[in-house]
Formats: sequence, C-alpha cells, structure tokens
Amino acid sequence: MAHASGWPEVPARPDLPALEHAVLERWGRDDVFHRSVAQRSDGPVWTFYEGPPTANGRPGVHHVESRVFKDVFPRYRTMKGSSVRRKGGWDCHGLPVELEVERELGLDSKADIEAYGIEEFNARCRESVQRYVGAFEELTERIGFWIDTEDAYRTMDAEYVESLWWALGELWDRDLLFEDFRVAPYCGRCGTALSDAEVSLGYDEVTDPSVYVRLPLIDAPDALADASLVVWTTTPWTLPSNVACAVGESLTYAVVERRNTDGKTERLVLAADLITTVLGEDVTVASTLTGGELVGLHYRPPFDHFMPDATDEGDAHRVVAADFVTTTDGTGIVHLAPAFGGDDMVVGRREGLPIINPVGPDARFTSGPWAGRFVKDADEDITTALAAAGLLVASRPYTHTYPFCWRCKQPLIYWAKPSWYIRTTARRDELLANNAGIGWSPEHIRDGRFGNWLENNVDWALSRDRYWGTPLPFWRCDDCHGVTVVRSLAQLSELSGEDHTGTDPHRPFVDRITIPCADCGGTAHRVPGVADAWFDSGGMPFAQWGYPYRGRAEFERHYPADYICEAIDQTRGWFYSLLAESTLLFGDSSFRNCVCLGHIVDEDGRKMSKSVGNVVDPWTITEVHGADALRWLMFADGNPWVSRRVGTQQLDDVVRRFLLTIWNTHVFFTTYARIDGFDPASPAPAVADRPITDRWILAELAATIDVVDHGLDRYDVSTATRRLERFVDDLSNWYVRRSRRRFWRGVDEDPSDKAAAYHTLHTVLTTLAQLLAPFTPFIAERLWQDLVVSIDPSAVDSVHLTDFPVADASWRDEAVVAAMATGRRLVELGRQARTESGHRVRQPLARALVSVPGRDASGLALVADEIADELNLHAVDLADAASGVVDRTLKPNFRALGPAFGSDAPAVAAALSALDVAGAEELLAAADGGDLALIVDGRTLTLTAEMFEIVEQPRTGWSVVSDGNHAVALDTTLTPELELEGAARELVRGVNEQRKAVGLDLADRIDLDLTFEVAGLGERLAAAGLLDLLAREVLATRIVQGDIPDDASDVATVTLGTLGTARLRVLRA
RNA sequence: GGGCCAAUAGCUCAGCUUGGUUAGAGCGCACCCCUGAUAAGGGUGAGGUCGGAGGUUCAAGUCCUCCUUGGCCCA
Repeated sequence: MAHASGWPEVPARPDLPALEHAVLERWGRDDVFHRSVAQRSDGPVWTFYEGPPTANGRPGVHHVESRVFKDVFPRYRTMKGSSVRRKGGWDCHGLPVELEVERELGLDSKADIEAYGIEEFNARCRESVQRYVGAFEELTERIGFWIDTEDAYRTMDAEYVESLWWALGELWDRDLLFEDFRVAPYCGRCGTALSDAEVSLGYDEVTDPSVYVRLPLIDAPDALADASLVVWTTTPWTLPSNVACAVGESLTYAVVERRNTDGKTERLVLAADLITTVLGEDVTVASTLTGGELVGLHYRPPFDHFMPDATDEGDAHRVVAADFVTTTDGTGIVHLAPAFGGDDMVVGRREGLPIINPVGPDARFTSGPWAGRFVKDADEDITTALAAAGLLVASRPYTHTYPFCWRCKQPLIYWAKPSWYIRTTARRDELLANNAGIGWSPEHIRDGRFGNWLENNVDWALSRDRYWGTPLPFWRCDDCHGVTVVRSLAQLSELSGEDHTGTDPHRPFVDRITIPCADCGGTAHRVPGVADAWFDSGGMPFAQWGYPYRGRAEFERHYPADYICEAIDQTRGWFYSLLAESTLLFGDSSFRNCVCLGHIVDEDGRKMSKSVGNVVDPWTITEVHGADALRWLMFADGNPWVSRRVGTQQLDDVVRRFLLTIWNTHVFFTTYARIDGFDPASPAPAVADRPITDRWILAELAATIDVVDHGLDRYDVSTATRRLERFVDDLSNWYVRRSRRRFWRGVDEDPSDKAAAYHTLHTVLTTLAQLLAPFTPFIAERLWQDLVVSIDPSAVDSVHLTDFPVADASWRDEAVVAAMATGRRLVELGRQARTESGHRVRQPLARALVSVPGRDASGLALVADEIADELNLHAVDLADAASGVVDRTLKPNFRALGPAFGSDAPAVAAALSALDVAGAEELLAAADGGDLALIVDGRTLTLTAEMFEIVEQPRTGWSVVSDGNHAVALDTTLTPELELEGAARELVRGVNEQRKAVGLDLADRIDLDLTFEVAGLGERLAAAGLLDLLAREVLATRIVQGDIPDDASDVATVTLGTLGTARLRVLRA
C-alpha cells in the first residue's frame, strides 16, 4: 500500500531568501559542488575561463550579471556529462588599486608615493586587494555561482608573474617586443601620464589662443608659385616641433589671392570650404586642387630652433595625407608634431618623420629661447615671434573643452615618452583569422566592434610608469644599453649570481637586482616600468597554471577555453588581450565561444552611479527577492547583450509570474500527494493510456526539453528561458487547471485516472526541476528535495548531480499538441461567447458548434471533451456543411497564390474574397473536392486546394464568436434540466465555500442540511441524481432537507439562478 | 569624425535569420469571473500609420539605401 509519510508539508507562501539559505547550507554540508565536478571527471573536458574581476571596491549588481552567465553554461555542461573544472581567479594589479590606496593614504602624486616608499605602498596594494576578495567570495556563494575560490589564481602571485615573464621572453625572442615613443596625456606637475579614465574626469571649458600660420611652399609647381600653406593650431607651443603638414587626400583645396595690409598680394592655400571662415569675403580664388596634389610638397618650417640634424632619418617639412583631416574647423591643413599628438605620431611613424621633442618631464622647454618655461605659458611669446617673422595670418581666441589633471588642475599636454610595445601589427592577419573562428554572441561582434578594432590594430603599448603591477623583466646595460629579458626567478638568480628564487617579483625588490652585462661587462638595471594590467589577464590561460614552469598537464588539458563571458566593454580589454597573447604565443585563439553582456541600468534605464544614488546593492536584492529571482531576471529579460534594467518592479514580477507559479504548482501536487499517499514507485499507466491532458503536458515537456537543451548548447539563454516561462504558464494555467478535480476526487472513483494524473505531474515537476537547475539552482534543488529525495532516500541527493533530462520517446506527440492548441483557441472564443451572451460558465449549456480550418478538424475529436468540460457544455460538435448550419466562404492563401500567379495574385485573391456565400457554395459544389475553376478577368484559372481556405461561420441565431478560421456558436437555450444542473453547481460551490468558512479540512466528511425556497426543488434534484452528485463533490455522508431553524448559526444562503435560493448548513460528520 | 547596437501597445520586451495579408506577451488600466492552488488564480476589453523617407517584390514590421533620435565603443 502507498505510504503518506514522505511528502513534506510545503508552505503556501515561501520565503525564498530563507529557502535559498537552507539550500546553501545543504550544498555546503554535502559538498555538492565538488561532487558534481568529481563525478564527471571521466567525461569530455569542457573548459571555462574565469575572466578575473578586479578585486577593487565592493561587488555590485553588474558583477552578478557576468557571474551568473559564467555559472549557467558550466552547470549545464556538467549535467550533460562534461568534466568542467571551475578555477577561479583574481585580477590583482593595476591603477585602480593604486588609486584606492593613494586615497586611503592621502597621497597625491608619484612623488608622494616614492616618498612614502614603494615597498610599503605595494604592501598596502596587496592588502587592499585581499580585503575585497572576501566580499566577492561571499557574494559569489550567495548567488549560487559555483567556482573554486580555494583553487583561484591570483595575478600578483610569484608563479603567475613568472609565467608572464616567460611569455615576454618568448615575444622578445620572436622580435615582437620593442621600445619607442608613445604619446599620452601627461601632467607635468605630477610627472605622470594619465589613463583615459582619469583624463575623462578633468575636462573643462577653456579659452586658448589659436593661431593661423602661413608656411611658404619652397618647391611648388607654377600654379602654386609663391603660395603658402595656412595651418591652424590651438597649441602654438607645438609649432617649434612641427615636422609636416597633413591634408585630406580627396578634400578640395583652393589657392586664394588677397591684398595684404602692406599693399602686396599674397597667395594662400587652404580647404575650399573654409576660405570665408578663415579669411573673410575679401579674397579671390585663383585655382582649386585636391589634397592629393599637395602631397609631397615641401615648405619652410615656422621655427628653426630645433631643426633635425643630418643624422636624423626622414624627410621633414612636407605635406602628407591623413584620413583624420576634416574641414569642420581649422584650415583643412593640419600641423603635425609627432611628439605632442597621438595622430601625429601615427602618421609620423608611417611617413618616417623625425620626432622633435624639446620638452622635459616637467612639461617645460628644455632648450631654445623658451627654455625653462611651462609650455602653455610660452604660447604668447611664440605668437609674438610668429608675427615678427611675418608668419601670422591671424590670431583668435578659441573656446573648447580641454583636459586638465583631475588632481592638480594643471592643463594636461600630450607628450611622447619612451615606452615598450608588443608588435601586434606584425600578426594582424592571424589575429583576424583567429577571430573569424570564434563563436561570438551576439554574432555581429566578430565583424563589427571586435573585427573593426582588429582591422585598425596598432602595436600594444605595454609599459606603465607605475608601481603595483607585473615588473617588466627587462634589464638594460648602463653602458652598452643592451637588453636582457629575464624569464624566471631562477634565471634571474643565475644571471645575477644571487639566489632570488624566493624573492617577491614585484617592485621595489626586483629594481634592486643588477646583472652583469654579457656583452660589455657593464652593469644592467631593470627598466622602470610595469606591464599594462591587461597583459596579466590576457595571459591567464597559461599563467593561471604557472606554465611552463608548473602545470603543463593542466594547461594542455584546459586550452583553449570552450567558453568565456564578460561585458561588452571588454572587446578592447580582456577579449583582445586574450586573443593577442594566444595568437602571438601559440598561434590560435585561447577561447572558442564568447558571450558579451550589456550593461546593468536602474529600473528607469539610467546608468547606475554613485553620484545619482541609484546603485542597487546586490545583497538587498538577494535578501528581499532572492538570488533565483535575480538570476532569472538576468537570463530571461531581453537579450544578454542589451542593457538590462534591474529594480524592485522587475524582480517582483519575476517572483510572482515565474517562481511563485512554479511553487504554487508544487504546493498543489504535494498537498494532494500527502493526502492520497501517492507513491512514485507505484506502477504508472503507459503514457498512451493516459488522458489527453497528461499526454499533452508530457508532449509539451518533451518540446521544452528540446528547446532548452538546444538553446543552452548554443549559448542562447533567451530562447531557453522564454520556452520555460511558457511551459510553466501552460502547466499552471492549463494542465493543473484542467486536472484539479482528478486530484481531489476519491481514489475509488477512477484509480487509474488518478494514478495517471499523479505520475504525470510528478514526472513534469521533477523534470522541470532539472531543466531549471542551471538557471535557478535554489528552487530547482528545493523541488528535487521535496519531490524526490524526501520519499526516496536512495535517490540522487541533489538535482545538480543528475543528468540533464532527455525526453522519453513516448512523450512526443505533435498531433496532441496541435489539437490542444486548437482546443484552447476554441475555449477562448467560447469564453468570449459566454461573456457576451451573459451566460456564466457555472450554468451548463446543451452544446456548441465549432468551426476550425480543415487541417485541424481531425484532431478536434481528441479535445472535444476538454472543451466541453472547460466551457460547461454537454456537447461540442463540429459544424460542417452537411449540418446546414454553417455558411462557407473562401479565403485566399497568399503563400500559395503568390508563386503561382505572380502579379495576378492580388486579382485572384480579390475574386476569391468577393465571393458571397452562394457563390462559394456553387464553386465548391462544382469542384467536388478537386481543383477549383475561377474566372478572373474573363480567364478561367485553376486553383488547387492549397490556394484557398474554406472559412465556416455558424449561420444560426446562436451566440457566435469567431476569429479568422475559428468560430464557436453557443446554443443558449435553457431547458429546465439545464437549469436544474446549474442549481446543483451553485450548491456545490456554496457548500464548499461554507466548508472553508467553518474551517474544515480538505478531507473532512460532512453532514449537510438544506432548505430550498422553491417547493419541490429538492425532490427534483434528487430525482435527477444531482443530490448524489452533490454528496460526492462535497464529501457529504448525509444530506437532510428542510431542517434548518430560522435562527440557526453557521447558515449560508445560495442563489440558484432562476430557481430561487437555498439555505445550507455544514457540520463535520 | 568613424564603428557597432537599438527604435514594435502607456511601460518593458518578443517577432526580423527562412517576406505571405487579423503583429504577440508581461506589467499597468477598465470591466468581470472564480472561491478544493485562495493573503492565490483566471477571463474579457481598450490600447499599435512596427522611428521617418525612398527602393526591391505580386506581397515588407521582416530584405536594401538614406535620414532622424538614443546608447555603447573609438577618435
């Protein structure tokens, strides 16, 4: 006999955060995560790389987003049988960490840091990183992100740094490392270059002197004889360093003539569009030419203080082409000083131009007439000098936004300083080819944002003049300047002759180590810089194992990654550094698939920021709505790569619409399983023998498994979650709704039907738990515990240790799915007809006639009873032509007509639609089921059956609602028998309400007293067998009529439609 | 200035790859139902020139071009 003991008592209103904490506790106690990985250790390896979050500051909601996406696919792959190691990682180096420590210590510049001491400063950085790692680990656990934090790599560890040194050594050996000048935003007072992020903090509107300068051409053809180029700049101090002028190759330039103040005529060259803006109206255009025609001409430079000497390579002071030249301002001719402009440097390199840099690290001139002056302060004197030399065309104040140092408010300058580069441009084609093989989500990243970025690849500027980072392992001889790249601490020990195998490979320790120069016997010191922190993270595929000095086997087993995931802003960050390093070192991409995420915004769509005060704390969310709600919102709301709104409203919606719907279904099942003592191990009826609703929900379950499985297989959570939401809605609002009475009526009424219902819903819920496991691991676990483990202690003890579900072949049934879809469509129409005709569903009606498209008619028999029951009808019949109660018209099917008739299709369609009922009948009769002959514009055309649909519309005066090809007609005639049945239904409802009102349990038996207002009604109900029905429905062991005193308590009154009222009293039997 | 993405109901989003003639869902709103999932649940309704303009096609929310607005990235 079945046992009732196992089923838990399930609260109707769950406390989801508390539920999750209990699940976390169980996972921890039973070591479920590690067991889930261990039990798949023989499976195929599927590799995930943790893109290391910078442990700098407390984790926010945006961290949750990437972490849940990093969780869902590894969980899925694990359930599919793969061995998925989850090695964590922490990005420890970088400027953000330094800035945080500077703030804490009240330091304000690099000079401050050096005065404070690099050793102590870096110790503080290390401590700061560790402090936040703890906060990240807590949140990681709370949101159910299964990752090995004990096994995590840290980019600041000696083994990690040594791996990076090895990589740099490899690049050096392959001639992929070099030193050159790099132009960066720079503060002369602080003596430091600023990052883009820092620069963006300090923009301000300012008025600068802008000058138009004439540069006489010296080797011009006749058309340009005696002409001068006109250039414009807002930084006159850069003019002494001018080495070339840039024009737009396809822009139009003009040679204009004008009379000067001294009466002479001069000839000036500038962009045709800018003549009036620069020179006013009083000029004559002598000729026009393209920028291309100017290229190669030489001019006299504005100053000769810093002329390149003969040893400098390059052909200076000429016109070059550059695509950044525009005519939006200036003159269309751009003065180039490679030492002081990023674009200038790029063009200068390409053209082989010299770099003239008379400015020192304090942003003061180092030589020349303005030596010792801050460059910006020399602008005025330089302008005066230009005027004196007759080169000044005009000088006008110019207001624009200019960057200032966010610390000291000094204007920044763009300044070239020596810098180490990785020669990525030498491998550009391989980068592009490797990118082409990556599975991007969304796909447009490959050819769009990332592809374009690779197309325009420039060499990777590797060095940073900072402190807390991977020190560049480059030792340079003080005497011969020869460079030695050190690849490990062991090699450093060997070269230096001291044991440094235990030395911390950070500044300042490595700075103190010198090695004798192998070439000249001099002493080599380490170059001062550290590596760009992106180099650290891009090296994680090998450095996380300490490769090649350690972990060779692990590296080979876990390279490349099958899957990585970060926010879309990482295209230039981690995605690039990963690809660049693996391409240069190993020749391929270190990741096969990549999901790019959009940003998190607040519930009004605004960016979350501390200053606006709309930052949502993840802990608030997890403790109010729960981690599952947050996870589901991330997966199911919109697409991963568009920005996602996170707020109370969205989370409430997820909880109510999705999680609580699942929970309610669980409560429904478990409540009745307890009462009936359902035993899942009892024999289950064959699926084919179960009622239509069971076969339907199992068929939908099979289809859902397919969609979810396929979606997760191709990194598509949107399709998977949408299908699950629909399935949960179908389950709750159709399967459970239709099946309720099967659960509550007595076992003895129809044991096999009840068994079918229990087995079906149990299968569905346990399978659903497995499908949900990668997405919402907490509620999935709870369902599994309640539905499986609680009644079978020998079952797999966690849903996360099970295999991903596979649909049983017996579940699939497309015919049933299609038939039920039609049936539900008809129920909608029937409900509408009842609403419109004013006949509530509780009042039974005799029958409905329905019409459906021909292809659906055959399946209607399967679901007719369901429709009848749901709409409370005695019969549902298919209206057909033979019944004489439908009108038929013809509706064109464009999908078939278009290809057949081309441009005549609209005319044919119009002819079909124009047919009235009589015309349609006539044609159909003539066709007799075969092809239809239609006369259009005097021509007789033959239409095959696919080209039209027959639309049926019930003709009678019944209550009809139709929609497209579907129609329902209700017979609204009320017979005395129907009224009697309606009264019985009212009684059932009234008694059940009263049962609840007096606090009876679901299974309690009752004695029922009834008094009818209409004489003889009780007898009529009894004669029709309806009182017996009532007794069964309300679990009444005895019904007594006419016994209720007027003053009795606990009496309810029920209105029985047209049949008066009844008074009833319920007592526990 | 360049690149990418987005624009569909009051709000948030599907649908677009594979063009087919009533464009869907949730929330909100209005009205109603249910009362053995009940501090739940359900139904019905109103609400859309699918950002704009051209083009391709028998047929365009869907394909192409241009434009407008917003977002992100780069300069």
